[in-house]
Parts: sequence; structure tokens; C-alpha cells
Amino acid sequence: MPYTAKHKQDTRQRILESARRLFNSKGFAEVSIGEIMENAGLTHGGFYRHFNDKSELYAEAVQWFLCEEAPKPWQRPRRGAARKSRAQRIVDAYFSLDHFDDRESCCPLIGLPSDVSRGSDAVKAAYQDVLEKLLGLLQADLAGPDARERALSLVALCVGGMVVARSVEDPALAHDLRRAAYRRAQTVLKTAHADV
Amino acid sequence: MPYTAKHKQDTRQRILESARRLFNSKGFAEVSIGEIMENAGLTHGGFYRHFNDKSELYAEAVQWFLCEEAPKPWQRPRRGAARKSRAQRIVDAYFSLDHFDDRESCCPLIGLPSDVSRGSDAVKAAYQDVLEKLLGLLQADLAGPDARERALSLVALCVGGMVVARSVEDPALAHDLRRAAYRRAQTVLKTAHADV
DNA sequence: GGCAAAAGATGTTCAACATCATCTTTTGCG
DNA sequence: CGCAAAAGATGATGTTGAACATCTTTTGCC
Repeated sequence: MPYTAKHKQDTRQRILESARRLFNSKGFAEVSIGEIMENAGLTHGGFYRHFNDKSELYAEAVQWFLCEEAPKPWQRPRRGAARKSRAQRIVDAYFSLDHFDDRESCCPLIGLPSDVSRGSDAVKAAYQDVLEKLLGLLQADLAGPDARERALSLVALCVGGMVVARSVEDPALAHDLRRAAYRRAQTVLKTAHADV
Repeated sequence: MPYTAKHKQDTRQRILESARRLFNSKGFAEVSIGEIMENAGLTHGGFYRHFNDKSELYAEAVQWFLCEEAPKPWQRPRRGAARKSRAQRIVDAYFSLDHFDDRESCCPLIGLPSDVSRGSDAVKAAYQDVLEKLLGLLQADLAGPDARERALSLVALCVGGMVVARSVEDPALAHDLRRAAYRRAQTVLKTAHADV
């Protein structure tokens, strides 16, 4: 059995990473398999050794975001800044200009919602996994009986604010949108919280 | 000059309406011109008598939503219900199950955000027109110096809540999302408002 | 070193589709 | 009543891309 299993695994992950970035920035239909493979340093033919078809890759690429070892912004403690709760850091990162501009590596919740809503159940399930991971992180920091409800509305605010801001032409309007949603998110975070 | 100008106008509007529905429910790339024309009761060939190319149609289809004479849900006074502000009615309609299920005729802000964010400036400008119309309606009912900021965060909540809810697989989670965002929207509406 | 099995590369097939050229039909107007 | 101009239909054309078949290369193992 030539080619170690690790090698195949590595290649597969390179394809997934390439796919995640391209899907995130260009959408499902606008990316070709050849493009994804080329970006992963391969040619189009080998694709079907790893996946059955394009939609299968799509679902796995969304989930791949979760497994990625690459450091996620909200996981860096940002040592210089004042001590903040993780939920606070997540919201900050979400509305940051970096995140707004980063089409490739932004949270998939932002990058592909309308694609996913038209996609297969497998894709929606993958999207849901990402969402629940984020909800879990937020909820953990929002003590209280309404923690889940607050986490849910935080997600709506974060995703909605960013998605709409990215879809308008006027940068000033985009900025206002992000700021308004961010401020509202602050009040959701601060309501009856117990910051350390 | 045969064919009255009105006739051409009517046909053009039929194409726009067909395109709006199809783009809304299936996305830009997933809809073919032939499909749109067939849906409008025409054949693919005549398309280029009305539009230069597919993306031009896309931008116009988004804006078409504004000109449509068809009754919009938030414009019906819902005579049976208690007197509500228009902003309140908009938010109610936004989070309604009908609106959630209606892929075809839902608000374009919900139907196509990630498509638009990757689209041309013309499309973004069209999307922005729709957004500003909605913002105007909301703002008018939210008196006070922070009316605009509240309107902006309302939009983020409405769009975000619906978009994410539509992208998850579990209907219960989708329901929770809508409800949480709806409740939060209520508090944004109610803060320091002067209901009649 | 040689072999075989899987990974990856190259090439083919087939369908969809945007775009455009050209033909046919409709209809207002003289 | 017929004509002409524009609308709409029909029919290429060329491209793209997914899917797959088939070669070629790599590499662990004997």
C-alpha cells in the first residue's frame, strides 16, 4: 500500500482548505473543481479520489472550518488588551474591520448563508454544526436562564449586521450598520452579566 | 411602430418579476435565462431585446421589488389586529412563518445577501436602495435622536435572524432563532417609543 | 531492486448555458 | 388592406465545467 495514509489525509485537507476559502469568497456555483484543485496544488482529475461530487465537498468544507488547526481570532487572548470575556472577544472580532474585509477566512456563518439556505440538508447540517459551536461559546459566558436566548439573538445581530453591511455599496452605510449592530450586541452582552 | 410601448413595458415587467422570483429562490448562478423567460411565458431568444446580459437583469430584478404594485405584507393594515405602528407591523411580518417559508417573494434583503455581497457595484447599489427604503419606513416610526441607529440594528436583527434560521437543518433551532431575534427586536422597538 | 496498489495527471464526454444571428409574427399606421 | 418596424421564436456557436475513464507516477513492502 504505497502513499502513506497520512499523505492522503494531508492532501484531502489541502483540498478542503482550498475549497473553504474559495467557496467562502466566491460562492458555491462560481467555483469550479478545477479551480479548487489547482489552488491546492493539484490537477482536477484527482478530485474524485477524495470526494464523490461537488456538493459533498461543499458540506465537508463548511465543517472543515471547525477542525482547522489554524488559530481563530477569538481564541487569541489578545494579551495586550484588558481582560475580556470570551463572548466579548468573539463579538469584537466579529465586527472588526479585518473580519469585514476578510472574504476568504471569515466565519462561514457570514460567508455563505444564502447559498446554504438553498443547499442540501447535509450542507445545512454542517452549517448548523458551526452555528452550534459558536452558540456554545457565547452561551458559556452568558450566565443566567436566558443565556441561550441571548446567545441566539447575538448571533442574529452579528451575522445580520455583517451580511447586510457587505451587501451595500456605500462604505459609510456599511460602517453605520456594523456600528449599530455592534452597539446593540454590547447591550445584549452587558445585560445582567457577571464579568470577572 | 407596431407593438405599443405599453406592451413592451409589460413584457419587460413580466421578465423582471419572473427573474426576481427565481433569483430569490435559487440564486444568481443557478437560474438560466431560458428558465426565466419560459417562466415569463416567452422563449429564451427575446431576452436580449430587453437586457444586455444576465447581470444587468440581476440588478434590475432586485430593484424591481421596490416598484412592484403587488401588495406588500407590511402595507396591509391587517384590519382585524390591534392598532400597531408600521414599524411593529414590518417586524411582525418579517418574522412570520409565512415570510420564513416564502422563498420566492420574501424580502430580497433576506433572499440574496451573500450573492449580492459577491456581486457587482450595480447589484449592491440596488440592494442598498431596498435597504434604505426599509430603513426609512422603520426610522419614521422610531422617533428620537437614535432612531437611525435603532433602525439599523433592527434590520440586522431581522435579516440575521431569518437568514441564519433558513440555513440550519433543525426546524426547532430555526424556530428558536426566529423567536429570540423577534423578542430582541421588540425591545429595540419599545425602547423609548411613543406608540399611538 | 522490483512490484503492486493507490494517488495524481491527462484526456474525453456530455450537458448546460450565455450570447448572438436570423427568421417569423404581430400590429399600429397610412 | 398592406407595409414596415419592432417583438418574439428558432436555431447556431462557443465556452465552461462536472464527471469519469484511463494513463503515469509515487512509494511502502518484500
